[in-house]
Amino acid sequence: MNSSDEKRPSGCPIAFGLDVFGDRWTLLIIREMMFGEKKTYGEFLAADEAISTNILANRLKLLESEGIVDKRRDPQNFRSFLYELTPKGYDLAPVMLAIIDWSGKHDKRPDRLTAMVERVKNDRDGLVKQIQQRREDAAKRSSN
Amino acid sequence: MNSSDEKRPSGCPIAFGLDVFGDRWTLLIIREMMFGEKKTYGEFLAADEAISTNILANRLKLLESEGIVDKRRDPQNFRSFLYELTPKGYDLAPVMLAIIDWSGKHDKRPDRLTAMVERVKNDRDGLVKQIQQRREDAAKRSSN
DNA sequence: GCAGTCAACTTGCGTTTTGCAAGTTGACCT
DNA sequence: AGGTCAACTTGCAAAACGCAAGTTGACTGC
Repeated sequence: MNSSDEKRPSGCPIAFGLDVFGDRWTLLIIREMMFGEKKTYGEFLAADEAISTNILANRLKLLESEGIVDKRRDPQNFRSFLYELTPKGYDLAPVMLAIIDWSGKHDKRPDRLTAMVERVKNDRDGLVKQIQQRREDAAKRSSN
Repeated sequence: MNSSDEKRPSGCPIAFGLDVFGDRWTLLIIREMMFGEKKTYGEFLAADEAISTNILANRLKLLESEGIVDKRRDPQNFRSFLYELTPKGYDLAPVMLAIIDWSGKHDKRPDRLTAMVERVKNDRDGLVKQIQQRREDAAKRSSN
């Protein structure tokens, strides 16, 4: 799938976004890359929520075809691949932060002050700057 | 489903949010209420993207059980119901705006400057204030 | 240079979710 | 009382998902 194979040709920007990342897993994979600094297929598989391997492969392929994720060989370990966000992928940071804010406010289960919520509360600017920096690094990478 | 029937007990705020609205339709229904001022089942059905009736009924039920949507009889037309966002629902506005921003930036198809993208670009503050006002109205409604 | 391991997938298959169409229920209207 | 309208509900075929097992290509050690 890419943007020209539209599932919903409505022209609405919400629908456009949902066509790309409106499912249960895509944003969790992006989370691993954006906040968790995870980069390999195996690391994504090992993440907390236990995505199944065929779904992971499918989503990574879609994200790559959308230009949200970049895949390359790991120079240090040539049998492994590195998946990294492109600038377009890092541009999803505000969406991620908004979701974290909403969940931090409305998750009423006990003991749910997670590290991520805390970090956004205590040092949002630092986090945003860090992501901004990585976005620039990604931009340089792709211009080489 | 509600928050205590967790699909993914990871404690991650992204996963928490996705458990609530991480599918193809939920945020589109919320969009109708937040920006389109649509309130009835029939109006949601008639929206651009043509959600099917069983999915719509299911999602409205879930949103109600999550406390994101409030359902009541239409005082003017007693055979109809009004679905309206609760304050918790209006708190999703930053998520919606972030998605609109991202799509406005990255939807490369021609002729895709939609009304919503334009409005957010040209009068974001006015839009935010309007939603804030409606959120307060909703808060008053529920305290009665 | 062959045997084993590791990382990244792919395939098969049963279960769940979705999507379309048609049917039901409860107001309201005449 | 007969018809319409709004809001669902039900049935069933198609698609997506989730688990487990198998395959492929790169490195590693003997």
